[in-house]
Amino acid sequence: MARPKQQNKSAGARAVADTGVETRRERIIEAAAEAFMTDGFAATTVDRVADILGCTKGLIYYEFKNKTDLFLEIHKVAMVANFGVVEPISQEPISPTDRLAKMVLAHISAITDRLPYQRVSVMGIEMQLSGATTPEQRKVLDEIVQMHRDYEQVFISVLEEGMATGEFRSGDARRRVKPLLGALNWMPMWYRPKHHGGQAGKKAIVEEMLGFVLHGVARNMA
Amino acid sequence: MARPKQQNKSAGARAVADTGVETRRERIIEAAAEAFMTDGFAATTVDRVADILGCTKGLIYYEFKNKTDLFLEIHKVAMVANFGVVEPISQEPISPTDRLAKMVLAHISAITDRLPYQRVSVMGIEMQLSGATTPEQRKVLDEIVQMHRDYEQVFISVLEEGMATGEFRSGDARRRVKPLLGALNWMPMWYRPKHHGGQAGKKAIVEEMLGFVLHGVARNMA
DNA sequence: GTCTATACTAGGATAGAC
DNA sequence: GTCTATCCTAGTATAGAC
Repeated sequence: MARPKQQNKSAGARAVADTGVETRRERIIEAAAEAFMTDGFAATTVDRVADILGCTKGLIYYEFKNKTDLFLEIHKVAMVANFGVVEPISQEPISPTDRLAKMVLAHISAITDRLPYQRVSVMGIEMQLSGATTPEQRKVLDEIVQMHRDYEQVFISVLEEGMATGEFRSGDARRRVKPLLGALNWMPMWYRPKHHGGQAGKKAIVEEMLGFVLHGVARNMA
Repeated sequence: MARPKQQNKSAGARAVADTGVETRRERIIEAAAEAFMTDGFAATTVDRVADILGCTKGLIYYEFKNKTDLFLEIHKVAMVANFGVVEPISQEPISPTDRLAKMVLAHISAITDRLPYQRVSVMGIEMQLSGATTPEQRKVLDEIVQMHRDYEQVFISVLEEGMATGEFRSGDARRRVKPLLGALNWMPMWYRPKHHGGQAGKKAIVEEMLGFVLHGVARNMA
């Protein structure tokens, strides 16, 4: 159980798994994501997070001021990870259709790679915190909400461009992005790697999902 | 802190049953849906539900054995309502495309008509109850899960039929139904009547959503 | 730096008044 | 049938041992 104790002072909200080296802080976040995923914010006890991690809650309170801060951190990590992989793709000099396809695949990968985080992220923040936030936390919350907006905007831009080039059928991109992201974001609610045939099953699922959204935005057929 | 104890008999026109007459039990359910919608299961206090209703929690415990039973009841009401409007449509002797379109519109109406219920329904049950259920409650829970499966099956059947007639592009209906229902079920997460331009805005939204899912299942274009 | 022990409080549930 | 008063558990957070 004893591990080297490298501090990650910046803490920011970097993707946890990217470096193979996990700080203690990151391991706490990971355990918490696991717990929040199954029980939601209010029903998750700090004791339970400590259990998953194999320590006592004293340690968690040593690293995080309180449960809310821990919860917010997870949301941040999830959004930063998604944005980090999808946004660069949105800049690539390829057709809107190809770009959207790559973005969708990246988004799906982000979901399946880090299911606990994504499930927590999808559950909704405000709903769970129910106003019991300090001004400080409120600020972080607003930041996260803004990240969600930015993320949506990336997709809206591609939709608009595709409508302009005529690849996508015309319409209201701000409205159309909702069912599009809905189709994708719903995935953490039902996808269970074990129950969906592992790697092979996943491939078939991704194919159906991609096909659905690409047709969903495509031009009218005859 | 004294809690106001006036009766609130109007409670909005969203009656639980279609009778227009609300029993006390129904009014409790409605108030609870409102509360659970914003705060989730664990963070909602029975006191809060009582506040919304304008009574004390004694009354709620007089009608319901506990908070969990009340929560389960809401899920049941939501699913029964959806199934009740959508399933009959799935039997109509019209083309799969037309049928799916009608079902989608009915589903969207069910969502917007009873937003609180639907949001609660969408939040996920197991997640929120986190295993703290009696055998009795477990039975009700299983019933609700089964209703969800049945509901999904209704859509799968139409998809399969449409694939058979060649109206929809071929594929795996059990997989394709996921992004389809995702596009729809995501709606309670973002739709706020006030922020989306009332009746006119709603019409435009419904149009985009319907277009998206119908194209999503449609045949390949050239 | 991590754990143990504990204070403090919110809130589910109930008994009994009216 | 509805409310008031209260019990009691669960769980956040902290102080202090090691």
